[in-house]
Amino acid sequence: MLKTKDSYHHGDLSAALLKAGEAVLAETGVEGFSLRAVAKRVGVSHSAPAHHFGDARGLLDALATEGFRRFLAAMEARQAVEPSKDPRQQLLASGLGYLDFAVGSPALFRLMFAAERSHPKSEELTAAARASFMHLADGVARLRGVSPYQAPAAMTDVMAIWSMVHGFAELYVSGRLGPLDCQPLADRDGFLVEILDRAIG
Amino acid sequence: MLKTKDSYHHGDLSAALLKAGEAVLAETGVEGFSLRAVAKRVGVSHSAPAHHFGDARGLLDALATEGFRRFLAAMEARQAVEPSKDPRQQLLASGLGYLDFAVGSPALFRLMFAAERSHPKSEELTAAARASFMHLADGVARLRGVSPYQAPAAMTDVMAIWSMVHGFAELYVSGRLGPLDCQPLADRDGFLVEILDRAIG
DNA sequence: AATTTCATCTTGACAATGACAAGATATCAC
DNA sequence: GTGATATCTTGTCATTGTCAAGATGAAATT
Repeated sequence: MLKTKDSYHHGDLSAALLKAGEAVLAETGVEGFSLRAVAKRVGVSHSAPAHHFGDARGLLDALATEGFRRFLAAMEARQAVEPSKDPRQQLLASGLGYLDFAVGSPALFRLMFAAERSHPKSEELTAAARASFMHLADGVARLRGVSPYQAPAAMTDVMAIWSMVHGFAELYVSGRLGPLDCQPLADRDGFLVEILDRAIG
Repeated sequence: MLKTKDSYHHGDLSAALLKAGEAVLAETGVEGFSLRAVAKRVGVSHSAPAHHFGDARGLLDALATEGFRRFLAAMEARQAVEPSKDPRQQLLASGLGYLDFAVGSPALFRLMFAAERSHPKSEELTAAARASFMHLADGVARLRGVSPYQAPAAMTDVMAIWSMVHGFAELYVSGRLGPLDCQPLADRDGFLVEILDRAIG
């Protein structure tokens, strides 16, 4: 197995397409994304991707799905290196991981949150996205001592925190905060902690 | 002038294309947006739009530009009907206008903030976007009594508020808050005021 | 071991799209 | 009234997504 070249059967085309797809996405953005460009990059015929991902939406959904998994991993990674195990510090750390991912994979980040929750969405995508959000809800649950699903006040916390970190990530990634060349942003992480503190209340 | 039909020269094609373009955008989203579909809707040839907006990016930029103007108008409209002239209430009102626009024109809202601030951006687009942000900065200036451009603490306020309202609008519009079917969201405006209050600090 | 079966990948085709060039038509300047 | 210009159309080409049919190689069956 795992023939990577010169073989009629690629051996691991699915993974290769995902990797190439992410590269194309990062380089051209979702608007310049092309199935044929991905296929060409892997060195495979133009319609090979269809057998693995169906149509273009299928490959993008798969990318978004993997994105959500790495998204969750990024939050957990930040929490792992956070020395304090205090729920509040851990929650802030996961926010920093949120931002890490957005900054590290801006195009993928946009794709994930633009992936229309429309009709025939992938089941895996839904699950992966849900898992990411659950992680945030869990963090608030540990902080407040109640499940957000049973305490509206805690759910308000969840949404406030989520809105804050997501909004900042979106604006930061889209470069709209740049022209302000503002002083508080010199320390990006410190600034996020500052405003997340407000959101937590 | 203003011949709307049966004339070789449309008379007001530019405006008609913008109107149709917004309709197509709202119906199909930016990924399904097509210059030819816009032209067909107006009843002109497939390459008529090029003479007014250059390429597809030009029409989308024009739509985003007009979007930012209406965006600003939506914020001002909410402030106008806000009985209190207290700076804090006015700032909250502009946040509600922000959300009004996002909910009323979700596809346009996404387009505006996805419009890559990349290389050859339209001058008008930059100006319109900038005017929207300035309005927010002005609101904070009135509240704090200092220009955010001179007081880092006030700039932090601007970014915190902006991140909060933008994040909430994005998540709300993309429908990701829906599955939570959470209680606090029953009163959408009230909820936004609640979390914006936290952002202001 | 030979044959069948099946997943995998390729080739070829078609319609839709963005972009461009060249031409047609109406409005405007003089 | 005549030419100049802005506006719009037609025709064309390369690219793209999608589908259908065929080619290839691996695995399963006998």
